[in-house]
Amino acid sequence: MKGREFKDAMYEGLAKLMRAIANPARLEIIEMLSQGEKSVEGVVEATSLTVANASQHLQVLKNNNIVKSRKEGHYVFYSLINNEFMGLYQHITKYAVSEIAELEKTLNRQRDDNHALNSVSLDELERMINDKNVLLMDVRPSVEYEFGHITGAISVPMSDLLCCLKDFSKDREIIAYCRGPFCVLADEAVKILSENGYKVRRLDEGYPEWKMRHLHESN
Amino acid sequence: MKGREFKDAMYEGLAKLMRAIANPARLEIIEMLSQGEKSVEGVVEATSLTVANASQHLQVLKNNNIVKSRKEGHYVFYSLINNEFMGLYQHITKYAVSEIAELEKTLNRQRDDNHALNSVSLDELERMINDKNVLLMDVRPSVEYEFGHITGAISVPMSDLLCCLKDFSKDREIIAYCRGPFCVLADEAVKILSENGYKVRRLDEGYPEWKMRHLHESN
DNA sequence: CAATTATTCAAGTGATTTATTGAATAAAGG
DNA sequence: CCTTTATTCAATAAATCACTTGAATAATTG
Repeated sequence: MKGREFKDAMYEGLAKLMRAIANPARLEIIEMLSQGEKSVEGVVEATSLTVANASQHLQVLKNNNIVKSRKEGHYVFYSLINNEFMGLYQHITKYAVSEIAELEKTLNRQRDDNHALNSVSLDELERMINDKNVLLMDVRPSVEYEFGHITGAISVPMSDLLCCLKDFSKDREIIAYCRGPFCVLADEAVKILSENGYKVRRLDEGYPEWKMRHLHESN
Repeated sequence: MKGREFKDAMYEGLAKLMRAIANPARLEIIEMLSQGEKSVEGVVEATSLTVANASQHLQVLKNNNIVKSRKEGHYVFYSLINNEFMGLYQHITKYAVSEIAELEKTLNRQRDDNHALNSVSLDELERMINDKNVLLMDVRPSVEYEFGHITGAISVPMSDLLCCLKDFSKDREIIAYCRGPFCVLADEAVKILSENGYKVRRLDEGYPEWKMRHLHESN
């Protein structure tokens, strides 16, 4: 193989992988699957995609070795192929949020609207983890909590939040977290809780970021 | 801004960045610019692009905050906007080479053809760096060497290699490096040198990877 | 075994991306 | 000031991508 042919093959292969990621619907699917496996139906519920369209996107991801699938009864469950990819995806989002001014601005406006601008970083969380005056709250759907959650967190899905309000003390600071920086669940939780007089902040990132960091630390 | 709108804005912004990278010509340009700034003409010489086409690709990269430009006389010099992006690009290439089977295969076949399969990693290089029996050889064009090179390397551009052969000792092991894992210069150097009876291996990666690692270590 | 359900397939259309071509700028030199 | 040179702009055609629609599979249930 000549030098030019080799280069063309390598850059085309790399571009193919990038093309698989270069689509908003697929990025959202990737984020969904970072929380754990989901059926096509599960993906559809959480997005604004039609079934056929979601299936097509999932197949693109599968053909590019980003997700894998497993069949069970009627359902086909999709999940991210490995943690290496999750690390890459998180690097991409982190870069985008900190270096692309427009994205940073959109993110901050969203958090501002929900009184969630004063967020907590993972570093800070690690330092607070043994503080008994802090309550760590996972506001994702309970299936996702059950699939994996930050050590010490309690599960309070958004659907239960309003009716459970009285269970929490107003003296204890609440840290809410969800799927990651692009997920709005924690923002909504912060809005509701702070409007009801609770001391609350959101975690900058989400469960997948915590998980990746934990993987690295235990090596 | 509603939750759905916010998500759409974030994922669309992320996808836009990914689209800018999801093209073989632009990936090659990014790799070129990792070696230092280049004019449009400079980019054209190193690729198979026409001038107008290269200019268009450079503008896509510029509009996505990946490269910046500076004007000097007739020329417009382009360079990567910061080291953050270089880190991301290297994460992408590293992931692709180790997780995408087809790319790994193409890379290994290329190295096999050039007797360069037995390559040296950056880790190994660090350990050998003080060994007087090892000669570290930068085979990129001399402009790129002058812009920055691995400490202790000598510059032997491919154009000079054949006529300089007699200057090197056959007892001393040679480590050749170039722009990175996708660059064929070091492979070609290994082929020539080993056919002439030298002990030679190539570095797995290239100058940009060494530079990124060095940045991190000095922090 | 027929009906139901989750998913995939296939075809078609509109939108986006890419490379090419030739003309237009803009800076430098004679 | 005219010519040369490097780069950019604008218009086009070909290729690819994304979403929709409706039908086809394949596993499960009554």
